[in-house]
Amino acid sequence: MSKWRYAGAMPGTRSYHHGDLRRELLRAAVDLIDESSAYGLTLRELARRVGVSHAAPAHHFGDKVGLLTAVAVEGFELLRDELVAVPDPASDFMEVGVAYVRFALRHRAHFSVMFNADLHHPHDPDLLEARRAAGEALNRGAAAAAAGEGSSPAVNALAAWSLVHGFAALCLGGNLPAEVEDEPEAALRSIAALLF
Amino acid sequence: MSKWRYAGAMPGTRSYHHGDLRRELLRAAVDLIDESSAYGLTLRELARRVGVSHAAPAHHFGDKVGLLTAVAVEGFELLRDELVAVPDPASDFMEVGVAYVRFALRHRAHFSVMFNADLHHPHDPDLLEARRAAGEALNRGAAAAAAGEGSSPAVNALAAWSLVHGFAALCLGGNLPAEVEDEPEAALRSIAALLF
DNA sequence: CCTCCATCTTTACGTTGTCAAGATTGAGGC
DNA sequence: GCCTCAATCTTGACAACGTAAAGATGGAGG
Repeated sequence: MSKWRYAGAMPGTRSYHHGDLRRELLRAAVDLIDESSAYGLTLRELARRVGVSHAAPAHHFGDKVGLLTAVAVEGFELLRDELVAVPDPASDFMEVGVAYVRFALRHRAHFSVMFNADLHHPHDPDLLEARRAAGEALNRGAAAAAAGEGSSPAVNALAAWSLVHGFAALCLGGNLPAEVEDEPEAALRSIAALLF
Repeated sequence: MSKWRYAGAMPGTRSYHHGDLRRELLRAAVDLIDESSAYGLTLRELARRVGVSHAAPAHHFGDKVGLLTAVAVEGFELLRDELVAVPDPASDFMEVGVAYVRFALRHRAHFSVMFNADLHHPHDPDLLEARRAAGEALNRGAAAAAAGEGSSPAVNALAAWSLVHGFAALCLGGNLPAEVEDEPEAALRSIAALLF
């Protein structure tokens, strides 16, 4: 039996080797971003939370930006999972848009890092691949469903993405009136109905 | 004749009192954000650029966040100016959306700070007023012009704002294909035509 | 059992934001 | 014309941060 604990296993038992530090750092980083923001995130505070030395995070992520890049990658993977879970995207693309906004509102820490280019290494291969896969899941059916049959699929998809992304960003930024922010999903369905 | 120089006046002559430091700090701050990002902005580097002591900015803006708040206020005022310059918004709302996106692309430093709630004091009265005025200019005609006459003006305006804001945000984030980012205005007109 | 190396710690350094105290000077009252 | 005042800017100091280098630890494979 190994002495070093996995996440949550053998509480109280701590050894030199943590066992699953990378995953736990990512989890704690998301918590910290939720509590303040990506700007307020601090590698030393993060290390304090997890109970390791202040230089431990740098070993796993190289950099503060590297940590945020990993958060963004995780976010794109989560987004992709939620988008592909939508039953019948081609004939009911509205639900894909709803899933997109729901993801943004439920994972605001991830979302804010994912779409802030200044917060991660822009050419990181993992990031590029995760973003590509999420974009593929989003476009799965987006091209087919849109207002005008006369417009090209690419234009339809871009319009749909812009609409749901803009709504999510404005909502997260606190720029929308209270009645919209109270029931964002209903408001989204109203405006999406104008497009689809 | 006063010895202390206004911005650009009497080059080489520097006295204790700068004369127009606040404005010059704002200008240099926007330059710095353009060169790197709001994250990369540093009060000390800003002071170095302008040629004052490292604590001078804090005297005018109180805080680093206060400086960014002032940048956001200036941005909302600029945005409002560009929106009200659109000739006939009620009958040609598409041009208001184009002006919105054009502002975002031409003033990306301002834009990124304006819509990042973590970057400024959210309850600053100047910020609230400037944002309200800009929103008023945006809604001027947005309610009237939209796809379905059966939908409410508020829904129309929200849809239009979401579309143009989402497009601008995605474009600035580098999330769109190259052909779109090369000619953003043409792409915007294509997707906006689906809504208006 | 012994060595290797990934993992984590320790130490150190330069930079930053912020505060408090001091210096400078234009402006207004006498 | 002088003198005080308050706004403006500087200086000095301090804790916290990111990052790099070097050292300690211990599981894994031979």
